[in-house]
Amino acid sequence: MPELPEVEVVRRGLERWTGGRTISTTEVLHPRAVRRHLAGAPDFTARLAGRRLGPAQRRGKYLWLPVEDGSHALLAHLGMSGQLLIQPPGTPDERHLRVRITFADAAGGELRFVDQRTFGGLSLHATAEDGLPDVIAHIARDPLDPAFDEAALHTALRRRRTTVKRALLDQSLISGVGNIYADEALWRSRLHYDRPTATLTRAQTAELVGHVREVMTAALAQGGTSFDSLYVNVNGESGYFDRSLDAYGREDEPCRRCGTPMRRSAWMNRSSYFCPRCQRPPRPRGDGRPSPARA
DNA sequence: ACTTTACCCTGAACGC
DNA sequence: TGCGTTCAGGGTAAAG
Repeated sequence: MPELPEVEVVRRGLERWTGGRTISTTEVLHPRAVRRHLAGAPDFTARLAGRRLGPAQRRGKYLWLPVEDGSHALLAHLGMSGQLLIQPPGTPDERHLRVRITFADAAGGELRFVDQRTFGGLSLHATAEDGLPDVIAHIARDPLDPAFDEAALHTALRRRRTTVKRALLDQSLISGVGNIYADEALWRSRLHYDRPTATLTRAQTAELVGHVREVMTAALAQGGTSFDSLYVNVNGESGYFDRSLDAYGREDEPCRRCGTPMRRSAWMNRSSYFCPRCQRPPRPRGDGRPSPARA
Protein backbone atom coordinates (compact mmCIF):
# COMPACT_ATOMS: atom_id res chain seq x y z
CA MET A 1 0.00 0.00 0.00
CA PRO A 2 1.54 3.21 -1.07
CA GLU A 3 2.48 5.49 1.80
CA LEU A 4 4.90 8.37 1.60
CA PRO A 5 8.05 6.42 0.60
CA GLU A 6 6.27 4.53 -2.16
CA VAL A 7 4.68 7.72 -3.48
CA GLU A 8 8.05 9.44 -3.43
CA VAL A 9 9.51 6.62 -5.51
CA VAL A 10 6.74 7.23 -8.04
CA ARG A 11 7.32 10.99 -7.94
CA ARG A 12 10.96 10.52 -8.81
CA GLY A 13 10.04 8.27 -11.68
CA LEU A 14 7.52 10.78 -13.00
CA GLU A 15 10.00 13.60 -12.69
CA ARG A 16 12.37 11.70 -14.89
CA TRP A 17 9.94 10.38 -17.48
CA THR A 18 7.21 13.00 -17.83
CA GLY A 19 8.90 16.28 -16.95
CA GLY A 20 8.73 18.71 -19.88
CA ARG A 21 6.65 16.42 -22.06
CA THR A 22 3.53 17.58 -23.87
CA ILE A 23 0.30 15.61 -23.58
CA SER A 24 -1.28 14.43 -26.77
CA THR A 25 -4.37 12.46 -25.72
CA THR A 26 -6.02 11.32 -22.52
CA GLU A 27 -8.31 8.32 -22.38
CA VAL A 28 -10.42 7.59 -19.31
CA LEU A 29 -11.37 3.94 -19.20
CA HIS A 30 -13.14 3.98 -15.85
CA PRO A 31 -15.13 6.99 -14.55
CA ARG A 32 -14.22 6.36 -10.92
CA ALA A 33 -10.59 7.03 -11.71
CA VAL A 34 -11.40 10.73 -12.28
CA ARG A 35 -14.21 11.12 -9.75
CA ARG A 36 -12.50 14.01 -8.01
CA HIS A 37 -12.53 15.90 -11.26
CA LEU A 38 -16.01 17.33 -10.76
CA ALA A 39 -16.47 18.55 -14.33
CA GLY A 40 -16.17 14.97 -15.52
CA ALA A 41 -13.98 12.88 -17.76
CA PRO A 42 -14.63 14.77 -21.01
CA ASP A 43 -13.56 18.05 -19.39
CA PHE A 44 -10.54 16.34 -17.90
CA THR A 45 -9.33 15.01 -21.22
CA ALA A 46 -10.12 18.23 -23.12
CA ARG A 47 -8.19 20.40 -20.71
CA LEU A 48 -5.10 18.23 -20.76
CA ALA A 49 -4.75 18.03 -24.53
CA GLY A 50 -1.67 19.84 -25.79
CA ARG A 51 -0.49 20.85 -22.33
CA ARG A 52 3.10 20.64 -21.18
CA LEU A 53 3.93 19.03 -17.84
CA GLY A 54 6.32 20.37 -15.22
CA PRO A 55 8.38 18.55 -12.58
CA ALA A 56 6.47 16.18 -10.33
CA GLN A 57 5.71 17.41 -6.81
CA ARG A 58 4.53 15.63 -3.69
CA ARG A 59 2.99 16.31 -0.31
CA GLY A 60 2.28 13.33 1.91
CA LYS A 61 0.67 10.68 -0.26
CA TYR A 62 -0.49 13.11 -2.94
CA LEU A 63 1.55 13.89 -6.00
CA TRP A 64 0.97 16.26 -8.87
CA LEU A 65 2.35 17.41 -12.17
CA PRO A 66 2.23 21.18 -12.76
CA VAL A 67 0.58 21.99 -16.08
CA GLU A 68 2.02 24.70 -18.34
CA ASP A 69 2.52 27.89 -16.33
CA GLY A 70 1.78 26.19 -13.03
CA SER A 71 -1.66 27.69 -12.53
CA HIS A 72 -3.11 24.19 -12.67
CA ALA A 73 -1.87 20.73 -11.81
CA LEU A 74 -2.65 17.15 -12.65
CA LEU A 75 -3.21 15.62 -9.22
CA ALA A 76 -2.86 11.93 -8.41
CA HIS A 77 -3.62 9.83 -5.39
CA LEU A 78 -2.78 6.14 -5.54
CA GLY A 79 -5.31 5.05 -2.94
CA MET A 80 -4.52 1.51 -1.97
CA SER A 81 -3.66 -0.13 -5.22
CA GLY A 82 -2.90 2.64 -7.70
CA GLN A 83 0.12 2.56 -9.98
CA LEU A 84 1.48 5.15 -12.38
CA LEU A 85 3.44 3.43 -15.09
CA ILE A 86 5.43 4.61 -18.06
CA GLN A 87 4.90 1.99 -20.72
CA PRO A 88 6.58 1.66 -24.09
CA PRO A 89 4.33 2.04 -27.13
CA GLY A 90 2.38 -1.13 -27.89
CA THR A 91 2.47 -2.59 -24.40
CA PRO A 92 -0.72 -4.61 -23.85
CA ASP A 93 -3.28 -2.96 -21.60
CA GLU A 94 -3.11 -3.92 -17.96
CA ARG A 95 -6.15 -5.65 -16.51
CA HIS A 96 -7.04 -2.66 -14.35
CA LEU A 97 -5.93 0.14 -16.65
CA ARG A 98 -8.06 3.20 -15.80
CA VAL A 99 -6.46 6.17 -17.57
CA ARG A 100 -4.03 6.38 -20.48
CA ILE A 101 -2.13 9.55 -21.32
CA THR A 102 -0.15 9.72 -24.52
CA PHE A 103 2.48 12.31 -25.40
CA ALA A 104 3.45 14.25 -28.47
CA ASP A 105 6.76 12.37 -28.44
CA ALA A 106 5.16 8.94 -28.53
CA ALA A 107 8.50 7.16 -28.55
CA GLY A 108 8.99 8.03 -24.89
CA GLY A 109 6.10 5.83 -23.89
CA GLU A 110 2.71 6.58 -22.41
CA LEU A 111 1.64 7.28 -18.85
CA ARG A 112 -0.86 4.82 -17.44
CA PHE A 113 -2.88 4.89 -14.28
CA VAL A 114 -3.64 1.32 -13.21
CA ASP A 115 -5.76 0.72 -10.13
CA GLN A 116 -7.35 -2.53 -9.09
CA ARG A 117 -9.53 -1.23 -6.26
CA THR A 118 -10.26 2.20 -7.70
CA PHE A 119 -9.68 4.02 -4.42
CA GLY A 120 -7.19 6.25 -6.15
CA GLY A 121 -7.65 8.70 -8.96
CA LEU A 122 -6.49 11.58 -11.15
CA SER A 123 -7.92 15.07 -11.44
CA LEU A 124 -7.03 18.56 -12.66
CA HIS A 125 -7.10 21.51 -10.27
CA ALA A 126 -6.18 25.14 -9.91
CA THR A 127 -3.14 25.74 -7.75
CA ALA A 128 -2.39 28.22 -4.99
CA GLU A 129 0.53 30.63 -5.24
CA ASP A 130 2.92 28.05 -3.86
CA GLY A 131 1.80 25.56 -6.50
CA LEU A 132 -0.28 23.41 -4.16
CA PRO A 133 -3.48 22.11 -5.78
CA ASP A 134 -6.43 23.80 -4.08
CA VAL A 135 -8.16 20.58 -3.06
CA ILE A 136 -5.27 19.48 -0.87
CA ALA A 137 -4.85 22.72 1.02
CA HIS A 138 -5.88 20.84 4.18
CA ILE A 139 -3.11 18.25 3.88
CA ALA A 140 -0.37 18.94 6.40
CA ARG A 141 3.27 19.03 5.44
CA ASP A 142 4.94 15.66 5.75
CA PRO A 143 7.93 14.86 7.97
CA LEU A 144 10.33 14.81 5.01
CA ASP A 145 9.33 18.36 4.09
CA PRO A 146 12.03 20.82 5.23
CA ALA A 147 9.24 23.17 6.37
CA PHE A 148 7.57 20.53 8.52
CA ASP A 149 6.63 22.22 11.80
CA GLU A 150 7.22 19.87 14.70
CA ALA A 151 6.36 22.45 17.33
CA ALA A 152 2.98 23.08 15.72
CA LEU A 153 2.32 19.35 15.61
CA HIS A 154 3.10 19.01 19.29
CA THR A 155 0.77 21.88 20.15
CA ALA A 156 -1.99 20.26 18.10
CA LEU A 157 -1.42 16.87 19.72
CA ARG A 158 -1.62 18.36 23.21
CA ARG A 159 -4.85 20.13 22.37
CA ARG A 160 -6.61 17.19 20.75
CA ARG A 161 -8.66 14.60 22.55
CA THR A 162 -7.58 11.67 20.48
CA THR A 163 -5.07 8.83 20.53
CA VAL A 164 -1.63 8.74 19.03
CA LYS A 165 -2.20 6.35 16.14
CA ARG A 166 -5.34 8.12 15.04
CA ALA A 167 -3.33 11.33 15.05
CA LEU A 168 -0.53 9.78 12.98
CA LEU A 169 -3.06 8.74 10.35
CA ASP A 170 -4.77 12.14 10.33
CA GLN A 171 -3.38 13.76 7.19
CA SER A 172 -4.32 17.22 8.38
CA LEU A 173 -1.92 16.89 11.32
CA ILE A 174 1.00 15.07 9.70
CA SER A 175 0.79 13.64 6.21
CA GLY A 176 2.23 10.63 4.47
CA VAL A 177 1.79 8.15 7.32
CA GLY A 178 -0.38 5.06 6.77
CA ASN A 179 -1.07 2.00 8.86
CA ILE A 180 2.26 0.31 8.23
CA TYR A 181 4.61 3.16 9.03
CA ALA A 182 2.42 4.24 11.94
CA ASP A 183 2.90 0.84 13.58
CA GLU A 184 6.63 0.89 12.81
CA ALA A 185 7.16 4.35 14.28
CA LEU A 186 5.11 3.54 17.38
CA TRP A 187 7.12 0.37 17.96
CA ARG A 188 10.38 2.25 17.62
CA SER A 189 9.08 4.88 20.04
CA ARG A 190 7.75 2.27 22.51
CA LEU A 191 4.35 3.93 22.39
CA HIS A 192 1.02 2.11 22.50
CA TYR A 193 -1.40 3.06 19.74
CA ASP A 194 -4.10 4.08 22.25
CA ARG A 195 -1.94 6.54 24.09
CA PRO A 196 -3.81 9.85 24.41
CA THR A 197 -1.96 12.53 22.48
CA ALA A 198 -2.62 15.08 25.21
CA THR A 199 -0.25 13.18 27.51
CA LEU A 200 2.71 13.26 25.13
CA THR A 201 5.70 15.27 26.26
CA ARG A 202 7.58 17.47 23.87
CA ALA A 203 10.41 14.94 23.95
CA GLN A 204 8.07 12.09 23.09
CA THR A 205 6.64 14.00 20.15
CA ALA A 206 10.16 14.71 18.96
CA GLU A 207 11.13 11.05 19.29
CA LEU A 208 8.00 9.88 17.50
CA VAL A 209 8.47 12.27 14.60
CA GLY A 210 12.11 11.28 14.44
CA HIS A 211 11.17 7.62 14.14
CA VAL A 212 8.55 8.34 11.49
CA ARG A 213 11.21 10.17 9.52
CA GLU A 214 13.78 7.42 10.04
CA VAL A 215 11.56 4.53 9.02
CA MET A 216 10.35 6.40 5.95
CA THR A 217 13.87 7.34 4.94
CA ALA A 218 15.01 3.74 5.34
CA ALA A 219 12.10 2.47 3.27
CA LEU A 220 12.73 5.07 0.62
CA ALA A 221 16.35 4.02 0.34
CA GLN A 222 15.26 0.48 -0.45
CA GLY A 223 12.34 1.51 -2.64
CA GLY A 224 14.73 3.35 -4.89
CA THR A 225 16.05 0.08 -6.17
CA SER A 226 12.62 -1.04 -7.39
CA PHE A 227 13.08 0.86 -10.63
CA ASP A 228 13.85 -0.60 -13.91
CA SER A 229 15.00 1.60 -16.67
CA LEU A 230 11.77 2.29 -18.54
CA TYR A 231 9.36 1.57 -15.81
CA VAL A 232 7.87 3.72 -13.08
CA ASN A 233 6.91 1.11 -10.64
CA VAL A 234 4.84 1.08 -7.51
CA ASN A 235 5.68 -2.17 -5.86
CA GLY A 236 2.31 -2.29 -4.20
CA GLU A 237 2.37 -5.78 -2.82
CA SER A 238 5.49 -6.68 -0.99
CA GLY A 239 8.38 -4.35 -1.61
CA TYR A 240 11.76 -4.93 -0.15
CA PHE A 241 11.08 -3.06 2.99
CA ASP A 242 8.88 -5.94 4.09
CA ARG A 243 11.95 -7.69 5.36
CA SER A 244 12.85 -4.72 7.50
CA LEU A 245 9.51 -4.32 9.23
CA ASP A 246 9.66 -4.62 13.01
CA ALA A 247 5.97 -4.47 13.83
CA TYR A 248 3.57 -4.59 10.92
CA GLY A 249 2.43 -8.11 10.04
CA ARG A 250 4.46 -9.75 12.82
CA GLU A 251 1.68 -11.19 14.99
CA ASP A 252 3.00 -14.00 17.25
CA GLU A 253 6.55 -13.41 16.10
CA PRO A 254 9.11 -12.35 18.71
CA CYS A 255 9.61 -8.66 19.33
CA ARG A 256 13.00 -7.77 17.88
CA ARG A 257 13.79 -5.86 21.06
CA CYS A 258 12.61 -8.09 23.90
CA GLY A 259 11.49 -11.38 22.35
CA THR A 260 7.91 -11.15 23.61
CA PRO A 261 5.40 -12.41 21.01
CA MET A 262 3.96 -9.49 19.08
CA ARG A 263 0.22 -8.93 19.14
CA ARG A 264 -2.36 -7.77 16.70
CA SER A 265 -5.41 -5.82 17.77
CA ALA A 266 -8.48 -5.00 15.73
CA TRP A 267 -8.43 -1.26 15.44
CA MET A 268 -10.66 1.00 13.39
CA ASN A 269 -11.56 -1.71 10.89
CA ARG A 270 -7.92 -2.58 10.43
CA SER A 271 -5.05 -3.96 12.50
CA SER A 272 -2.51 -2.61 14.90
CA TYR A 273 0.63 -4.62 15.56
CA PHE A 274 2.55 -3.96 18.74
CA CYS A 275 4.73 -5.49 21.43
CA PRO A 276 2.70 -5.96 24.62
CA ARG A 277 5.81 -5.51 26.74
CA CYS A 278 7.59 -2.63 25.03
CA GLN A 279 4.39 -0.77 24.22
CA ARG A 280 2.26 -0.82 27.35
CA PRO A 281 -1.33 0.32 27.04
CA PRO A 282 -2.22 3.59 28.73
CA ARG A 283 -4.06 3.54 32.02
CA PRO A 284 -7.75 3.11 31.15
CA ARG A 285 -8.82 6.14 33.19
CA GLY A 286 -7.01 8.74 31.19
CA ASP A 287 -8.60 10.88 28.57
CA GLY A 288 -5.54 13.01 28.60
CA ARG A 289 -7.03 15.90 30.48
CA PRO A 290 -5.25 17.05 33.58
CA SER A 291 -6.88 15.76 36.75
CA PRO A 292 -9.18 18.27 38.40
CA ALA A 293 -7.54 19.98 41.30
CA ARG A 294 -8.57 18.54 44.61
CA ALA A 295 -9.98 20.77 47.29
C1' DA B 1 -16.18 22.57 16.77
C1' DC B 2 -14.37 18.47 17.16
C1' DT B 3 -14.23 13.33 16.94
C1' DT B 4 -15.79 8.98 15.09
C1' DT B 5 -17.91 5.95 11.81
C1' DA B 6 -19.53 4.31 7.20
C1' DC B 7 -18.52 3.81 2.74
C1' DC B 8 -16.21 3.16 -1.67
C1' DC B 9 -13.87 -1.48 -4.23
C1' DT B 10 -11.66 -5.91 -5.69
C1' DG B 11 -9.24 -10.07 -5.08
C1' DA B 12 -6.83 -13.13 -1.99
C1' DA B 13 -7.40 -16.19 1.65
C1' DC B 14 -10.16 -18.70 4.29
C1' DG B 15 -14.20 -21.88 6.20
C1' DC B 16 -17.81 -24.95 5.34
C1' DT C 1 -15.32 -27.69 -6.45
C1' DG C 2 -17.68 -23.99 -5.18
C1' DC C 3 -19.80 -20.85 -2.69
C1' DG C 4 -19.99 -17.38 0.87
C1' DT C 5 -17.50 -14.51 4.23
C1' DT C 6 -13.78 -11.74 5.86
C1' DC C 7 -10.08 -8.77 5.34
C1' DA C 8 -7.03 -5.14 3.55
C1' DG C 9 -6.50 -0.19 3.03
C1' DG C 10 -6.95 5.94 2.44
C1' DG C 11 -9.75 9.68 2.37
C1' DT C 12 -13.86 11.98 2.88
C1' DA C 13 -18.72 12.68 3.74
C1' DA C 14 -21.81 12.12 7.08
C1' DA C 15 -23.08 11.16 11.63
C1' DG C 16 -22.38 11.62 16.40
